[in-house]
Amino acid sequence: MTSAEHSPLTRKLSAFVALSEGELAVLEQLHQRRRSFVAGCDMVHQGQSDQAAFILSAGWVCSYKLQADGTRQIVDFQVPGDFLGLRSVLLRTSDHSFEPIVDIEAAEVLKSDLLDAFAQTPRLATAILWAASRDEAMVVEHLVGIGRRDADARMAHFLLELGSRLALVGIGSKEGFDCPLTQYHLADTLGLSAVHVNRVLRQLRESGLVTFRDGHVTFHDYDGLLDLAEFDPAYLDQTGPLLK
Amino acid sequence: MTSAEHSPLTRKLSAFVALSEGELAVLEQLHQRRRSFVAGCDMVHQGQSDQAAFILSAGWVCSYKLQADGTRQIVDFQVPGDFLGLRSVLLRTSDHSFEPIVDIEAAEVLKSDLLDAFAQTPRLATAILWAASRDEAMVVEHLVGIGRRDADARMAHFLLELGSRLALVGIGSKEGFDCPLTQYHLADTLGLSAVHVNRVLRQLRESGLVTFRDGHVTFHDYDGLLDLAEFDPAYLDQTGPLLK
DNA sequence: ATACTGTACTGATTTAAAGCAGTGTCCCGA
DNA sequence: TCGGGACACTGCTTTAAATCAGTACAGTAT
Repeated sequence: MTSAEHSPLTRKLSAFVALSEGELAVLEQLHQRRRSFVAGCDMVHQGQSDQAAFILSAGWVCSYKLQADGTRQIVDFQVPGDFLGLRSVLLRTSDHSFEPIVDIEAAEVLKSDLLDAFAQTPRLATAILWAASRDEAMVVEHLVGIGRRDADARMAHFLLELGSRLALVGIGSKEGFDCPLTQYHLADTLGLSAVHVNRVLRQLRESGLVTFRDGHVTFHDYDGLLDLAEFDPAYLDQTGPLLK
Repeated sequence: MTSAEHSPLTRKLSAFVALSEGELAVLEQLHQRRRSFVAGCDMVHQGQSDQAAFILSAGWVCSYKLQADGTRQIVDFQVPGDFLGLRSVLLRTSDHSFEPIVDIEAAEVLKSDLLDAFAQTPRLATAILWAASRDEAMVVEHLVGIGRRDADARMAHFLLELGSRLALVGIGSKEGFDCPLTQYHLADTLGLSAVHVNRVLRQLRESGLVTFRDGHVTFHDYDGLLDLAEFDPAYLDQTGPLLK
């Protein structure tokens, strides 16, 4: 079985721990309950409780919070290989909503499946918790970005981060990646207005750094972009000490 | 033993689960290794690894990230009863720094102590993970605030949240609370300049909502503030479904 | 007594981003 | 083939917050 035949999650985890045959088998087991969801229709709604978790195998999802005044803040994106709603299964009611950005394929993971898998293979549990911890680090980084970076740097950082995440599951590279997001998604993510997003994108394009167009992101000057965003390419793919 | 004699952490957890004598004993065990730290001197530094966790018993700590350009973003505060560095003990190197705001008292918790305690009393483990999950929800809320609220609402929300957290451990109320933070701390937290923080505080004071002065926060019009901040007092103290 | 440092505070000016009011262009469905 | 509707894009105006350049006032060290 080559790496390309594995699920994106397997591929991602394998980048950090060498998983045994047994562990791989348990991981494949978790992908039993296949589900599809259509774009734009919330999978989980703010305040809902007792939700299952999902492993996303194809498509993109965003998790967001809605405010009383109607504005929304996108907190995070899930791309293939990411867990979705892991926290709400382990601990409490969901405190945000999940919306598929395109039609998606996911595997439903029940609480019991997950706990069984964890009990059988502690190393797998560690790897999954490691991935969850990485996701949290991204939320924190996102917070720092919104609080302390200007619009250009925020956009650059976001596109670079997305590129790194996608590269990890084999659907992106330093050249660019396919991206189904609209400029409105970017606005809700970065805390900008859609109009300003458009201007920022134009500016990045005109300075020859990156192009966001027709559902595709193209990096023209990767190093220049790293520089503008003060993006540390290491922060996403460092191996946790417990996995060594 | 009355509630007042317990540690702030015990007090906080007791607000959500009724803990048995045995569980309380295990919890007190965790407070063995007492440590003190002086204000202003980092306890844990960005990038450091294999850190112990701490339970804060007196004083305030902030966790922050430093940027290359010297600006910093405070991600979260820890007040008495809060865990500090829980993630870094369970999973990986610390991705941010911890600075005591005043001289503090804390109990050091080694990884092994924590795992033993978890193994002995699963309900306690759940309660602690519940608290951790609540902290994460606050980081997300913080993200939403910075992205989508204006300076006044951000400040109001922050002060209300802090008030709720402190009320939970008995050192704050709807009247107000003692607060050792400077206006620079507020600036670094809310993603504003110190100058603007000052103006926002003046504005809130002049509209008769809240006063921040001489190390004390006084709520003059709690409901008015709730309204301005669109603060939902429920979001911090809802009991997780697993604890029912 | 004097200077120094940290914190709080202020007015004037500039700048980044929002808001407003549109246009252009696909694509899809009647 | 003729609308709609989504999305991308633009110029102009306004506003929120940053920045600059200070003052005021404690507490403490010299």
